[in-house]
Amino acid sequence: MNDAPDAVSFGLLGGTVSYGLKRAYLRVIRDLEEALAPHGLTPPLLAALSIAAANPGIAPARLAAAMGHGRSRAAPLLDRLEADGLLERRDGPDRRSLGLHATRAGDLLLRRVTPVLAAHEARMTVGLPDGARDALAAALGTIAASDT
Amino acid sequence: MNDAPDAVSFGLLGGTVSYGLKRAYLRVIRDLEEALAPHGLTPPLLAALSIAAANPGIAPARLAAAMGHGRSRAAPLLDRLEADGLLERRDGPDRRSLGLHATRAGDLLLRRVTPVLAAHEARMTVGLPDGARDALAAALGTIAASDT
DNA sequence: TATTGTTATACTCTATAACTATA
DNA sequence: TATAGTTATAGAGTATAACAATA
Repeated sequence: MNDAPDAVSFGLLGGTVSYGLKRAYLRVIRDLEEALAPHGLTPPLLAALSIAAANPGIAPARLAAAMGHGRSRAAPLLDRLEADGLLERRDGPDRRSLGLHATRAGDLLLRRVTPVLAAHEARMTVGLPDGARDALAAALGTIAASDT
Repeated sequence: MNDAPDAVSFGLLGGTVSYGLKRAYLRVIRDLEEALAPHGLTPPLLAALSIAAANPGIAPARLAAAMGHGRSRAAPLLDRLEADGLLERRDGPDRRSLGLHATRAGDLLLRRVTPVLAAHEARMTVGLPDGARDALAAALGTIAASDT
């Protein structure tokens, strides 16, 4: 139990949820980027497509809010997904509102990506003791949801 | 138990550690940015200063690696910390190497920021059941540490 | 007047590659 | 040749503000 020649201390930040989150996030986002790249997706594009597919007719502003962003973040993501034929902006309830819908190609891509995502998830949680994965997901959900 | 007019589903991503991490990270980084701004710090600057202070004489490359980055990420952070008088680049063991040292002002700032960070940490974990905070920190550490 | 979607803009974070000095 | 630090450059993510159309 001493294979590092010289362990680095994180000082103030050691053992905090805050900095642990940052380092875990960095690791996860890189792995996911790599896993998705062959499918022409990035993590935010997948998130937008996944939410749109699960909530047919959702408005851009609501999709952005679900992702934790402001309205203006949606446009470039939707532009890209629409250009790739994965999603459509259709008319919404208002003449000023839009309703988003995954296309057939979008649904197929999501199905194709499902095992990729599952493998990624397994890779990220492989070191966790039994039951810790679910507890972790729950704790993360609590933190994210407390976003006033 | 039904106060949201229409809950948004995350589809594929719902319940995953991967996406939970992303949303929790967004919430935490925003809160921390806000909390640190009055002290002239950003989260990465605090991380670099905290690590440098806890590991006197550490080399820039090792500091960057501890933060999960490549060598080139260190320079701009160190430039800024040095310009603010919080950190010094001194000579290292080699003529090509440097040793980083927090200045007195850097140490004082860290001390001043300690309660700010503790309050931030408390804010982020207030919704978690007893014992979940430590389990969360441990799980995050496991994920981050498995970074090959 | 408020809301929806968009555009413009800027700033931070991050990565890759190339350069210099030293080993 | 390899390593340490830096610089240059580019790209992605995010935020704010302002705009046009509609309500």
